[in-house]
Amino acid sequence: MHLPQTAEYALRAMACIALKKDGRPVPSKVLARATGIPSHYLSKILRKMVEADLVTSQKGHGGGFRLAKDPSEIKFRSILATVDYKIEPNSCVFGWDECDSDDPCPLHNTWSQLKDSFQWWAENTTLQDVIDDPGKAESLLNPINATKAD
Amino acid sequence: MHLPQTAEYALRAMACIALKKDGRPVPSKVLARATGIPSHYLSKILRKMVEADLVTSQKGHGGGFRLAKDPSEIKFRSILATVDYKIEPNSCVFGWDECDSDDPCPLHNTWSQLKDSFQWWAENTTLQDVIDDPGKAESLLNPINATKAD
DNA sequence: TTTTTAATAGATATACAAGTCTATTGATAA
DNA sequence: TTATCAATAGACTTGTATATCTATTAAAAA
Repeated sequence: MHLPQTAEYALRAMACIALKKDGRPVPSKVLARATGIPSHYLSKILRKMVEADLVTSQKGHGGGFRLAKDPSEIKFRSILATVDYKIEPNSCVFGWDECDSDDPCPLHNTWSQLKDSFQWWAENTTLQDVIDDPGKAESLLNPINATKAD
Repeated sequence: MHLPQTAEYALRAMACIALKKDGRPVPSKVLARATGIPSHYLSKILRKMVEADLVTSQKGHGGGFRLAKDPSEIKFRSILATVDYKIEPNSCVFGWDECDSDDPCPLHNTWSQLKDSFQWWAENTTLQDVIDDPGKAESLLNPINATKAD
């Protein structure tokens, strides 16, 4: 199971921003170091997040990115959709235009099992879940980087 | 939810071969038409399936491809792995080398939910499931193509 | 005002997946 | 034995995702 690189990056970046405890914005350079995402590439991803109203940005000294709304309102589905990882409920692995339980392709049932669980996950997982179970996140935006950002 | 094109093709092709009722092999051209896969590209995918011992091939007039073993023994995981869509159980969306419940990345738990369900699906779904629930498959290897192949 | 920090914009490059083309080999049927 | 069918092999092209680079704009601090 692996997402396209860009989609994976998007989740990493958003998770990191969500985990920033003080109210201060996270500069993209700090984020790049914490997530291992190439810095310029990350900037482009973040730009999309801004346009999708998932984060806000602030230019200049002390600037950076922060969440645009409550973490519980930012679904993984929205994050993925922003980097064009769309999950069309009616898409068919077989490439059929019309494929549903009335008119199923040979893979319809087997595929639906997976598709449905993905849909559920993307729809019901939010950045709040990341905050509730942050793992070893304390080391992410660590003192070294934090000092430079502060 | 979408697989890489090649992985999707692999599932389509294998499903079609599994659904061939008479014992005769399916020529790749017929398969290409039935699945919408570019014919030469399909050949490459099938070659990999042969090397992975999932299908056998027969050259010449009346030749083609057929399953190398019982459909119940061909897991989706094997099909996907053959076209390099690997599903490493220990892979981490965050890119960490070590990431498990003892030492989790910030996305470990949310991601594991999805990863586990994918793993289960790939491991427990076989071509037998496709045969048991073939959808509107009768139209796939239809008379027009079948005549040419026979 | 000047300097520094940091986002934004867009052109360019690289890598890899996807797709095409031509030729060859092997098997069957006539 | 000849003609035809079909897999195999591999070079080549195309397209797209990923990554890099340079320059510009905006804001804060000194």
